[in-house]
Amino acid sequence: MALFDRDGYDATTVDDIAAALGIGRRTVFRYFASKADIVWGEFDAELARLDRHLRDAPDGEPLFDCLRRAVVATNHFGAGELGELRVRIRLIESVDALVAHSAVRYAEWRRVVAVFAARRLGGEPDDLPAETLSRAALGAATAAFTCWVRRGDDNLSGDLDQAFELLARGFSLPEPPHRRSAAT
Amino acid sequence: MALFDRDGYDATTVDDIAAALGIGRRTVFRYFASKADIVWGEFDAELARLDRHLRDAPDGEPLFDCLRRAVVATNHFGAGELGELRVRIRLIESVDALVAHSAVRYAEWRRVVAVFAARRLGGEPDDLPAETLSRAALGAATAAFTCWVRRGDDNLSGDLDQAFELLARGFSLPEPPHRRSAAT
DNA sequence: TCAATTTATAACACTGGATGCCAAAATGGA
DNA sequence: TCCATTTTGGCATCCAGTGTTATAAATTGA
Repeated sequence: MALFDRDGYDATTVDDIAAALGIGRRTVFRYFASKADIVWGEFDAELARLDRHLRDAPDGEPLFDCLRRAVVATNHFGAGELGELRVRIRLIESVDALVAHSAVRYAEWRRVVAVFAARRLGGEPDDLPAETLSRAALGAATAAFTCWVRRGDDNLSGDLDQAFELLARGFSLPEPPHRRSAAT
Repeated sequence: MALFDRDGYDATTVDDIAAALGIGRRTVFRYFASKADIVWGEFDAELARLDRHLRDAPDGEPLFDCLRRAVVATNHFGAGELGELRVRIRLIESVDALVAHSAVRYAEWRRVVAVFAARRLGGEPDDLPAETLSRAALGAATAAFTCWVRRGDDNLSGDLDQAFELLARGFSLPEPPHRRSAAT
């Protein structure tokens, strides 16, 4: 990650990485399925946490509230880790090779959400409602991450809140009299 | 495309394609920026059409109605072309390399929608609302395509209708007696 | 009609990610 | 200490993608 940050993702070859680690190039590919996976790190664990949060969600809680809470919870890092996360997301969104790879990882994310959505909406995870919801939810989450990184503040949770709120409301405009003035 | 369909995308090398066309391998890359772009075909033209439809949308029409109409219109193919489209989409969704590449093309699609969304929602295309909407809309569109291909019928427009309707309603359940009063 | 210029083609070489194969090195008992 | 298992990494190979360059084709101008 230090090399990527310093020299850029494309300019850093796997040979460079292997050399910096003092290991063989072939060994790098034993620990990471691809160069892109180095940036994605422990995404599998994050997915598992998301899955657990969604399973544990109480049935009464509104659909998007569950999702928002689960996504916020699985992305709740300490102040020290936020900087690291920012670097990773900036890379993932700006480097073409990583943007491309992200589609494969996001498909796994969607699957987890689709299974949850099917339980709530009825039908199968492969049906249109669950499929649409999982993709829209991914859109909301990534939009929040994107805007958070772009602005550079530290209110990731707030952005996630807003994004899921927009989705839940069907993007209806400002919304008239309404007690919760937080999101607008 | 015939080679991809017959032998599979990965098993078909660019050399194979060049040989089948009776041209040089280097020449293939003059006409297509990448192997994946061969499958995507005239996506640029499709994007331009989407953009045109969204620009022409009347201001009074509800947000998601514009989007639904524009997406349906830009993907309205004749009966003969639908088979071809099905093959293309199935490839794009099943081959990892194409799934990955799709993220780059979809980013262009989102940009067009984000510009439109910013006009309607206020703010800039880079702001959270437009960003979220464009990503959610992409989710709805791709969900419809996915389910359409999966089921194998010929009601693509119907699926697109449903997906955008779900989005507009915030995925609220079946919906009680309700004429269509803008938003929930 | 014939040169002159431009553009299209394609051969060649090279980079860099990814994978299969296999031998050497490290590890861990017994 | 010896054997078995795992880890490591060197080597060769494949393939996508790119720069360079010579040649062929098309276009333009006189």
